[in-house]
Amino acid sequence: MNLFAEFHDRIAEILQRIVASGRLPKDLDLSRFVVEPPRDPSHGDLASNAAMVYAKEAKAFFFNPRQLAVEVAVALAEDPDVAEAEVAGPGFINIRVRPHVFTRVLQAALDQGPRFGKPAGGGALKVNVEYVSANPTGPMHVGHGRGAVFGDALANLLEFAGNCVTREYYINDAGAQVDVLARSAHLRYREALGQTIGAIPEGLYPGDYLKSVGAALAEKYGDRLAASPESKWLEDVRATAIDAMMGMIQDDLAALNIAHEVFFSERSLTRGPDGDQVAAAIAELRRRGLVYEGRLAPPKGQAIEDWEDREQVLFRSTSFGDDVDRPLLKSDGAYTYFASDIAYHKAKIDRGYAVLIDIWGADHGGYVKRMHAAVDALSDGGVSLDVKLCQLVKLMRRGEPVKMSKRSGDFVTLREVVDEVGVDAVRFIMLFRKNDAPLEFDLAKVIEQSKDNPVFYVQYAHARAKSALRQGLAIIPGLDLSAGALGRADLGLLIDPGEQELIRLIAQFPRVIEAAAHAHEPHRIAFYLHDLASSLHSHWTRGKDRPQLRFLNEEQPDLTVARLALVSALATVLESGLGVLGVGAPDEMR
RNA sequence: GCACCCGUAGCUCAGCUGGAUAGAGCGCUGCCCUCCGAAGGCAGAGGCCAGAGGUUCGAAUCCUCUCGGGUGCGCCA
Repeated sequence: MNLFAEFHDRIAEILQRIVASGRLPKDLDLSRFVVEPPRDPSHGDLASNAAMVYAKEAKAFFFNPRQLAVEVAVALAEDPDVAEAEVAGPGFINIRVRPHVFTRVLQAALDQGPRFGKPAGGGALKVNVEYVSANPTGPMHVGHGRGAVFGDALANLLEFAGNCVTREYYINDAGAQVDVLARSAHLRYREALGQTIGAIPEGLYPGDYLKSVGAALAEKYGDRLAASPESKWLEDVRATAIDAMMGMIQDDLAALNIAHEVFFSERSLTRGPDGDQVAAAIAELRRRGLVYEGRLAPPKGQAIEDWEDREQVLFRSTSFGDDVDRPLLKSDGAYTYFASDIAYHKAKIDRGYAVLIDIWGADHGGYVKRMHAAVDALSDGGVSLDVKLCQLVKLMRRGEPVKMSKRSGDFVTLREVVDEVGVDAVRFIMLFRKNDAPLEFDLAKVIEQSKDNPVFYVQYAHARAKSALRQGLAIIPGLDLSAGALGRADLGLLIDPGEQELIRLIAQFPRVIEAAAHAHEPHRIAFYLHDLASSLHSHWTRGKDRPQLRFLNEEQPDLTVARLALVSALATVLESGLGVLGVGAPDEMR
């Protein structure tokens, strides 16, 4: 149950009655106001800006927003859940609820367990989240890892929020880069056959990871491909190399607990069973009058050596907010990458998704507008596209930057980082930051077991909660910790301010989920969990000085059971939240 | 030259689709355990929310401009 959503509905009803009485305009958009926890607890449990939001519409009937607020507050006061509703400042409606309301929240958390926080009704959308999509030409680096973790957590979040989510990876297996990969692999193949290859030529991939591909090729083909011209072996070598790279990438993703449901091959767009889908996509745009032959002005302020002013096939993306129209064919007649991407997004649209989410590196920011244009054009605006850009990751060790020279081929791979600090640390730290803010990742700090390390801090809160439950079982004979039993506890005994604060935070969980899912911002979950952990640690420590506040009290079994009900709900929320982030919730730290 | 992202405490960053007195961690100052709830907690100092206009009941948040940083800028992916 979402307390804030419930009160939003109730206030909307009250406003509706005022509309019915003719003192507010009929077409009032009742989604515009919010019900939120006030920053200052002295303002009550919930606060709404409803009266101020509709101030303009109410002008003809009410002297000022406060007057409208008073009318709403008076109506709210009739609600059996409301202890007090008052108007403050320019027209805030501050609500204090009766104690049984928070008891109900706690009971809901206990009853619903892992389902607590999920939005109640429908609204399920078919969503496609495309993330990672690293070129299959080598191991993933830390930057890829951020996109991978972000996309995966976002997919989890949207799924938790009740949507039908597909996790997808677009394999760039059709461009020039995979041909370079094939040539690099062929070199390693000759090396495996015992030939001297010398230094890896400029422009080929130098990494050692291709040696095993070379060996596999030697195993499979013997020396049959060694002397033949490239045209004879390219296709086979490329296919083998791509398979090997994708295998490696999937292993690395598995180490991060990431598994995509769909791997979509770019190559399949032109060579699949459905014929040339890129041509079909271009034809579709042409049918809508959005493709034409024309000339593009050269970009200003940047001299292009071999600029050739010529007619080309262009997509009229400027009709959808892009800066210039974009070419669909290269000078050699092949499709541009953008053309393929249009076809790919068309394929996603055709599969019936209502929402498409692409996770890209920040260096692809210049590409966003044209992709929006393409999706708008192909779906007549019916499908929404959200492109989330992930900023760079700065790898540090004890405050010193870790050198990541790509030239020598010895750059730090994602896998090395995961192996060094663990999945939980990598995932949490990467999510403990907005996706479009640069991230400093300190290898030393994230394995530190202290409050300075947010991963540990949150996991420790969960472990502490679990520990209290274990202790309860040890101390109190016959204690029943099932959700049913805890739900029957006398939760009205939880009157300490520290306990009240914890319950309030639990009540906010559904709201945080909803807002994070709506904004496509999983980091909000991470920050919420940090807040929740902080409150728990704080309350726990108060029990140090004041034993009567401890969760366990052998003298007062009823109180103990009530407090353990709270602890159990806390553990559930921590576990759910961490689960959305894909981070483990250990029962004990070691 | 243009587009996009960013600019909040000494540092790293939050700030909930415009809300009430701008928050957290680190660092700094001072406190709380001679194992039983310190892998933690409490308190203090620290701010022209880059700057200037505008929109309105109300702006760190929205709009415009300026400054500063990042990323890109036909046929690369």
